[in-house]
Amino acid sequence: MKEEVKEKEGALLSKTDRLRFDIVKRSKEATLARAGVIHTPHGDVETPAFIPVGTKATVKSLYVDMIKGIGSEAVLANTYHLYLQPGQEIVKRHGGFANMMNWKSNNSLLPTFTDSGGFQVFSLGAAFDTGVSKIATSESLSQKQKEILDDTGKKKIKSSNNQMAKIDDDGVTFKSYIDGSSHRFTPETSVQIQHDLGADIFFAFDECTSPLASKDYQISAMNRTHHWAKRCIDEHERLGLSAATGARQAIFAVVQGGAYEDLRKESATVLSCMDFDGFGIGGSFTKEDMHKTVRSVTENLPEGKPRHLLGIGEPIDFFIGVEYGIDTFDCVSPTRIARHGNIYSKEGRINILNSKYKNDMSPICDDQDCPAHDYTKSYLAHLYRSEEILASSIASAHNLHFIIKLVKNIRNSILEDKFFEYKKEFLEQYYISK
RNA sequence: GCGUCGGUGGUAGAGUGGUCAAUUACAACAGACUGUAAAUCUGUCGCCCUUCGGGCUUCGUUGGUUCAAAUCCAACCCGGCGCA
Repeated sequence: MKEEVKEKEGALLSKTDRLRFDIVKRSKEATLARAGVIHTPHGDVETPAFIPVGTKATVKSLYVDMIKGIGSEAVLANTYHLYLQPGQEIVKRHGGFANMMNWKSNNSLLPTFTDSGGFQVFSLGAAFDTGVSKIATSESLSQKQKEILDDTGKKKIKSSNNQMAKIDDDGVTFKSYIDGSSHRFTPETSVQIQHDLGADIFFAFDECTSPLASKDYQISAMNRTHHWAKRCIDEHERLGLSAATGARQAIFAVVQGGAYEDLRKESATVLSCMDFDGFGIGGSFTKEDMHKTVRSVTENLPEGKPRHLLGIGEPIDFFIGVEYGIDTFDCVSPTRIARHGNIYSKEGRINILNSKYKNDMSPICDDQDCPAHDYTKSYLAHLYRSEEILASSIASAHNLHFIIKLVKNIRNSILEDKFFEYKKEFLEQYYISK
């Protein structure tokens, strides 16, 4: 079955071929939406696709057999975390992190991504101790903005004393979240590490900014990200093939610019002129800003290269993203909320720890293909209450399966020209029926 | 039977005259979580009133001392231990 698909869509890439992206179908309904295939040295990713996050070369709490059950081809790991532990040398000796974590199907390695550590510039830096995250509500943001005004009503440059990342034009100095020791990333070191990690696709080192930052700051951070992008490309070229896998890796830029459409457009345009294989869209913004931000980026990116929306999302986000031309997504949400007792359902997200599920004998998931199909909600509630590890495993597998399948369904809806029909059907049930 | 120690909110367990509706932990009940410092964090947790706040009833039972008692005294009930 898989072989047929590959034959239909073109021969496998050789290890040293450049990443190829084929658009299989453009939506007749949403002008920017498309279905495609990313061909990597380790297999294909049919897009739109959701890429599970395995930050430390493990998809948290999933046990080995479940990896097959969730229906994903690719996985995304993190440079900063694997650099700190176990260190890129050890990953390299495993032949890359895919091999290390045994991310395989039918004994052959599957496609992999690595993030550059750029998000940690934000999460350990500007966002540290502020309560600001990847997605903020506009109310919480205006509240935060008030908090950082000084007595004269002027905006203070927010900088927490115990921030764990400090930025300068050349790079970022991090404190290890493990032992507090100091480490430095530059665009060059990020690329070097990512070559040792050996992902098929990796991201340029960028600065993810806080939505609380002023426009002036967003401009300077964006320009810094652009300079770093060029340095990443140069270092990638200098290094050649991956030291871990011997394969040619693809490098994706990361578009920044905060919530400003003009900056986003500029960032997309500038980065499009560099020789990247694809593009990520980064940043932290409100849900309302996401539509226009994504759109102002994708409209200014080359059509024939894949676009990845970093760190997104929730069910509604996939419809927005795909409608505006996103091909791949990654997000920690399915696994994180799973560990915290929440599971996705067609009728919305549910908290399995709510007392009503103690006696709920219905299956966690009515989809026969889902690894959670054969367990009752009552059982899962019991596993959580008794703090059994299996609780997280079942819930994570379910959430990933749910999200991966949702994005696959969106792909199919494009192929069948039923994107808006599916969007309406899904979202009405998900948000209204609750 | 005698002696001794003890009985506190769902549980364990602080508190030994006023700042106590009672520390804390657990349980319980909710909420949050979006390129993972996250198997984490937050809130509620005697009853009633719409909130600030106010009212009411609680620390084995009953009675007492005191302006004031979970806290002191007495009797009783119950439990652990020791001796008969």
